[in-house]
Amino acid sequence: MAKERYHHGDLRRALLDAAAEAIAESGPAALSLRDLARRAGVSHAAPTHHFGDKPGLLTALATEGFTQLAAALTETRATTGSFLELGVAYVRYATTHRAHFEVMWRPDLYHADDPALTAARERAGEALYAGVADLPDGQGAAGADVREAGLAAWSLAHGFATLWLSGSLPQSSEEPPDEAARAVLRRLNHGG
Amino acid sequence: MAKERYHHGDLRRALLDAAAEAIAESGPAALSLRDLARRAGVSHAAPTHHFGDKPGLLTALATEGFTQLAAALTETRATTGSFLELGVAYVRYATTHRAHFEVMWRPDLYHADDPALTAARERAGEALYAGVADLPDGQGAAGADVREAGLAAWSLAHGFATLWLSGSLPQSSEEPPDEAARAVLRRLNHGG
DNA sequence: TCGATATCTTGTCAATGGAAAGATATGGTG
DNA sequence: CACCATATCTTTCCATTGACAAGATATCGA
Repeated sequence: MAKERYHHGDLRRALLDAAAEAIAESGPAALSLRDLARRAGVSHAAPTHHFGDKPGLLTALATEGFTQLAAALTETRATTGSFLELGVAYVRYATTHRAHFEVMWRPDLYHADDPALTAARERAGEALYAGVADLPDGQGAAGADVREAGLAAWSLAHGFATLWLSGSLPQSSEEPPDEAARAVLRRLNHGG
Repeated sequence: MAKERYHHGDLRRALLDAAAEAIAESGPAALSLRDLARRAGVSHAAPTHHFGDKPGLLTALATEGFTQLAAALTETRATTGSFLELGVAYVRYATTHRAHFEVMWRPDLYHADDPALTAARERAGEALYAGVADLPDGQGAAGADVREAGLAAWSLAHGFATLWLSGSLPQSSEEPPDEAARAVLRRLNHGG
């Protein structure tokens, strides 16, 4: 745990944290393994042992992100039971964990076929569609329609989140993003 | 125009085309200026003269993208007059020009303060919101509500497009993306 | 014709990702 | 406790890249 030791203690965690910080600052494109190693106070080759290569590190980060997102959605569904709040929670996760979120949807940056990653991604997808299926009939959520309703809600929340993260929304600085997202999400049919 | 000449003829265009091709293949992160130079048959330093640096090239590509998107939206609004089709056109542009579209929303990759770029981006934004303002009153498009309605439509189209591009939609291969987008966009209030 | 300029090349450098080989610490087994 | 297999980390090295500087060649205007 202490510094200046040959063994770092938890270098893997330190590198993931440093990566999230660096990506939040300058985006995934500017990420440098050697810079992460410097931040953690280890040699430039140390990250290789834990993640294999750069895509390997981003695979771990994306996996962590999908896991966290699944947990946030499941938690929201359990506490609020609201379809609308599920979308709000999606946007809230994206904006409060922007590094994880940005990497998650860039499969060209990581090993998209990694088993742990695909499993986490599926759990997140299930958490999302479980909330859609909660909708009572008559709100368009019956049978095969669930897929389309879920896709619409997912697209809306995802689009708002990515536009906000890219700085494309003029009102970005004025209002908390999840508040603004709530107003937008309300415009979806069978929301509530 | 012919090959093997000292002057390429239109190297700037050739580099932009090669960049779009390379990005469509492997994503913006894997883009290499030297690879573009090789594809165009020029020396590794030739691109510098036309674009200054790597962000400069991506600035030009993003500017081209915003200009093309503005044209596509304006054209759609003029011919169809449909709010729904405006969203469909947005998705169609994104999926048929994925390299341009992907770069456009990654301001960390280019010079976001470039005058030509900001002008093109504003034109695209105006084309988008002009279509929203076409909506007759009683469909929620009156006054200040236009902003929110436009934001919802934009988010929905943008989210669908980015999810499709990232390969996150299982039905990606089955159906043309703009067709699938139409069904999703219909779920927005005051659409049509 | 001739100089100014645009375009492109060659040469060079620091930084990066990755591989190879070695050093050091940790943990299990007797 | 002794000992070794293994995990963790370091050092060294190489090819590639983006960027810069200086020079070569082509185009254009006076």
